Amino acid sequence: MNKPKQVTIVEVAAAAGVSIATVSNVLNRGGIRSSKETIRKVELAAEQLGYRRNTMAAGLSRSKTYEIGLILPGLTNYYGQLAEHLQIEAHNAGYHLSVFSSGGFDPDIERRNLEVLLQRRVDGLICHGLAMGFESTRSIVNSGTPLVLINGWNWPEDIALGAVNLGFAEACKQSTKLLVERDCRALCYVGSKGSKVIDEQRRMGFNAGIQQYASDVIHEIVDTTKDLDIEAFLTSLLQRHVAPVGIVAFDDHVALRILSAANKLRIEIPNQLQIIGINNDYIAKNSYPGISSWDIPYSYQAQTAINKLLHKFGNKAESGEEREIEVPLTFIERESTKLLKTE
Amino acid sequence: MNKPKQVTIVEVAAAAGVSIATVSNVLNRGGIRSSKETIRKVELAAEQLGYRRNTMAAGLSRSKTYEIGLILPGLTNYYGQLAEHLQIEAHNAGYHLSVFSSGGFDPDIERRNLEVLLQRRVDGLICHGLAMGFESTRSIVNSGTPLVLINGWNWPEDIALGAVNLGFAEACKQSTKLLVERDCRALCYVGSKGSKVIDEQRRMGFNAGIQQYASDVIHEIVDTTKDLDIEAFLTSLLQRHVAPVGIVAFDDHVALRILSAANKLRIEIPNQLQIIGINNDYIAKNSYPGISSWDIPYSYQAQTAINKLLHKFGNKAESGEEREIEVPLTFIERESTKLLKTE
DNA sequence: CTGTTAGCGCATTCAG
DNA sequence: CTGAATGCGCTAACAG
Repeated sequence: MNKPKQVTIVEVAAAAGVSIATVSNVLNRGGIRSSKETIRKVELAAEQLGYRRNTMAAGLSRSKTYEIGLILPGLTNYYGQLAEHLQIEAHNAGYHLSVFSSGGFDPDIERRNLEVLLQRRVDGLICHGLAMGFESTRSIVNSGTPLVLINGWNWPEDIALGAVNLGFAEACKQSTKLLVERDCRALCYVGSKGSKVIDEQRRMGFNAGIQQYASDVIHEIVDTTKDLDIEAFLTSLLQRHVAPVGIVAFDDHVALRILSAANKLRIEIPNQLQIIGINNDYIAKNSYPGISSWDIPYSYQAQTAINKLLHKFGNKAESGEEREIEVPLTFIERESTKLLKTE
Repeated sequence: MNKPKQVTIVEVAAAAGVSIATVSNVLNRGGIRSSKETIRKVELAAEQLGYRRNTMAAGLSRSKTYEIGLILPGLTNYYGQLAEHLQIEAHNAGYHLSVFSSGGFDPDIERRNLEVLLQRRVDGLICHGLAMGFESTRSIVNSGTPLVLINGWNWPEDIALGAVNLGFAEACKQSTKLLVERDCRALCYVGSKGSKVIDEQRRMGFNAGIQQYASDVIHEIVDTTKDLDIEAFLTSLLQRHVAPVGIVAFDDHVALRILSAANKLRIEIPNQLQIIGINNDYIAKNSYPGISSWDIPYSYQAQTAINKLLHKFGNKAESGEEREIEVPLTFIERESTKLLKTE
């Protein structure tokens, strides 16, 4: 009763009164054309018998799977969205995408996922920098499987050339500029070191912004990873500096926590405190007040990644294409920052 | 340079000076034991040559893939979390999970995903009720592939027996009870019809709760799908009823929107308005005030689903096990409802 | 156009 | 305990 011995092309061939080669031909529209009559017969037989092509056999035979593997650090929020868009783009390109999560940064799970995908002989791999250790990546590259890194900043060239990265640094840099323009007298970056490179990028951008646009403004950096007491922090922040104080939050989640604490403390937003988040989550739009945030061009990033992979499939010469690509974010202003009158 | 002709057991066999059968034996610890010496030789050779078993060939040969396919309506929030937990449980059971999203309720994408998975000859399928049409489901069942439905309430028995469902109805029912106990004089369910069956379950539970615990309390039902003006709604709600009014929100996202509107309108929570969400998201915990919500036992639900699938693999007789299983949620109380003094 | 044939890489009898 | 042989389902030349 289990697995009713799936029907194969042999049976379809028999039913249609043709050879298996013919069945194979008509069923995947290969270069070879068949007579209308034959096509009809085969398709009919296949339909009636409920034929379903066995991917393993096909893949084995032509050593090409039309499968792309995706390894992400998780599947929530940004990652989940990205996965959805990548799936769509992969599909448009005639491939399908198998999504795997490394459940945080667990190196064991990471290796296992990778092994599974490689043993499957996927045509290509898309991995999020955060989900991969250097060793794993080297092993992919050595295996000869084309790889596109997402958000893998500054990876050693010998193990991975180029990546599709979000412009977090630039966004944070611009955030400082925006906050200063909105009269902030002190600036603070509230990060999340647990997110490693991601946090690093934001921090870098923040510092760069300070240097370029606010060298005379007081600034500081704190981290939420070790259960920062946000209320105490905000209180102190406002005591120590002249309002309004501007905060660049690690993401909209962190921004929400800050916002909530501020609401609780009756801190006025944006008069006393201004906040900019990143991701432009559901949260940013639906909190009160709304949180100004940087929107991520999921679709564009996904497209870019898939295209880059496709490009590698064609194994063209290693042109300049192999460099890192930066995908810019878009600022969406809401009530958590003081809207400029001009414009 | 692409695909450096992956090494096969033939080469490993040659390098180790044994036959391919022996290599196969030692490499997957089959029932047959080999001499220590042979094992050593083979493992060494495999290691040095960088051998990686070809899943397709293995699967083809034994018609068993150790792969489970997962089809979800999306990958954000609840779905993403669920996927992660399912992946872990699948792994613990010796399988791996390939995750696919149907991108909402698009029947085309749904069929395609299904087809891909079936053609892959996955050993089993886990599908979210929302992601599947009846026809697709029937086609799975007919294919003989074991299927476990998640959150598939009241499916026709002939196409899918049993499912692992979250107890949304009961949670909503209890919500009404809780709100009444906390002195609410009027109750309202703010739903989201766009989520179809999910919303239906909640609505049912709400109505059941009203009937059983609050038959004398004024109540109403509204829907956010068609861009409900939440501020206007809240204003009207509080004008029409005696405070405090209790709201059962579709989920924490909807709850956040209501909360934000309330904050904006300076409505006092929980004195004038009480809110209960569902999902116990990040939002619920980090908003101000915190939102009372129902926590989802992801891990338990995932375990249950995988176990049920495993059970089907053993194709035991269709025991009573085939009935629907309900997974209960847990209430987490926060400031959006009035904490009872007792307890 | 259509049929024949030879693998793809591996697991699995069944003899030695 | 090990090896030679057979087949999984399909594709890809190559003949007819």
